[in-house]
Amino acid sequence: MDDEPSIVRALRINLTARKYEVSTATDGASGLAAVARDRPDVMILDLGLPDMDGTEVIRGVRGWTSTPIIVLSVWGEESRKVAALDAGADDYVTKPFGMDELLARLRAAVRRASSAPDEPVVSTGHFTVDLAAKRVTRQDGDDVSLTHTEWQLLEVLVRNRGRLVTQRQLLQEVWGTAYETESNYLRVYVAQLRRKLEPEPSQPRYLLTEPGMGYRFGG
Amino acid sequence: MDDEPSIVRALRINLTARKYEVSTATDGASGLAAVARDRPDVMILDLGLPDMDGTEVIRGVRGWTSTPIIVLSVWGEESRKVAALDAGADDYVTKPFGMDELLARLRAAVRRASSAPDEPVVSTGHFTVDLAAKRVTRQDGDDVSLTHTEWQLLEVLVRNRGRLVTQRQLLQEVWGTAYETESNYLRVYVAQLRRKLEPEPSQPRYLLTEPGMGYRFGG
DNA sequence: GCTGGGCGTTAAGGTTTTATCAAGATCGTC
DNA sequence: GACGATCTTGATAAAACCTTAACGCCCAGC
Repeated sequence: MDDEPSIVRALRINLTARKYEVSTATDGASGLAAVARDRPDVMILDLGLPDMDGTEVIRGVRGWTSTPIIVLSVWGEESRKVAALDAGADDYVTKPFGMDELLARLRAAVRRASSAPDEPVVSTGHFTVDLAAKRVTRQDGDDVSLTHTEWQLLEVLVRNRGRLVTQRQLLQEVWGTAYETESNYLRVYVAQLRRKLEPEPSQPRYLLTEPGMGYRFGG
Repeated sequence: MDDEPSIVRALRINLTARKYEVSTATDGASGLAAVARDRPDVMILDLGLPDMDGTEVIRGVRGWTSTPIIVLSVWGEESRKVAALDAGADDYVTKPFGMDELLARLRAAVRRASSAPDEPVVSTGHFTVDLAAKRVTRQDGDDVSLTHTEWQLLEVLVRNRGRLVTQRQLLQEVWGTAYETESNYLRVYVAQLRRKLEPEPSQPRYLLTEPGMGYRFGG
């Protein structure tokens, strides 16, 4: 999906030559329709669309599928790239780009998506999180009871184990788009999770803060 | 592409002897046409063209491809070199130059362009940068914790690995357009990164200074 | 040998971000 | 409608960070 005909054409030619099936669109609305209709393995999205903001498109797609999304942006659009990644994009390529680079990222995206049988149980030295059963057990045997909100927050962090998750991303996933800036919620709930899970809540071992960026589940 | 016949001839002879396919031009317009026609792996561009400014040529090429561009300039044309790099050139060589140096930079440019940046993980001998997880691990196993600003700066440099990134570009990406001239910030933050990443911060191996130009992530 | 510019280094001030606590509002259930 | 649990909100203290300025170094040019 791209609003520049020349790029769309070049991509179509290159990808078709490599035996990809390609369908294209030149604005957000028809792009969303095409994704719903064709169920592609990957989506390539230019952030400069004529009719709507790129992040809106991403959210539209993420509402019902985890199809990998690769974003195209021009040099210097750092904040828009970050917004796109926050909204759920998987990777980005800066224009102008070499076809080789795009193809490499495309392959990587497909590979990641097809080999993602996420592990339903995650263990640390002090507790075990069972994502399927929605259950947390401390290593001494006690079950930890979490509220709905606490669980949702923990689940997002655990599913991204080792990865930094931005505040915006967490707020969006747990509280919804409207709460993107309410970082107070995060502090309160991260503190509650720490009190329930960490051996020493004041010196977190698993629920780590990355100041200015977000949180990370490590261990 | 060069307006001095003797240099063009010397380059052609040397490069052809080393099994490169060479096509030449002596002004900007025909140079652009040649790039479009021949799709070279690398472009060598002299900044002193008769018909148009070198940066115009760079922008013309960058509009549709990321083919590496190596700039030739005479000594003392600092500002023009910077402008060329800002416009999207990959590297520069100052005239008069040794053929060995040019060949080395040429090989480096080709290698960079063809090595697909498949994985969002970049490793050096001393540390590993995981761009997706926003995580830096030292080879001895310790995680390095970076602040938001430090991380952004490192990310830009790593994504342009081996390539010279101008001060202006860095400032623009990390601090925004309004800070284009605050090169003080760069010194402070590059120093901090070196202290955290380099085995010997006072003799950088990876975060390299290009005096008057910018910085380069090598290794 | 002096001077000036660019770079590296350091430390302190002020600001922003985070942790913690507690009280009020809301929700679901009985 | 009452109760308990949960969620929201606000206040305050603590920590981390960004910015700024000063100083020393090195190199090039005079």
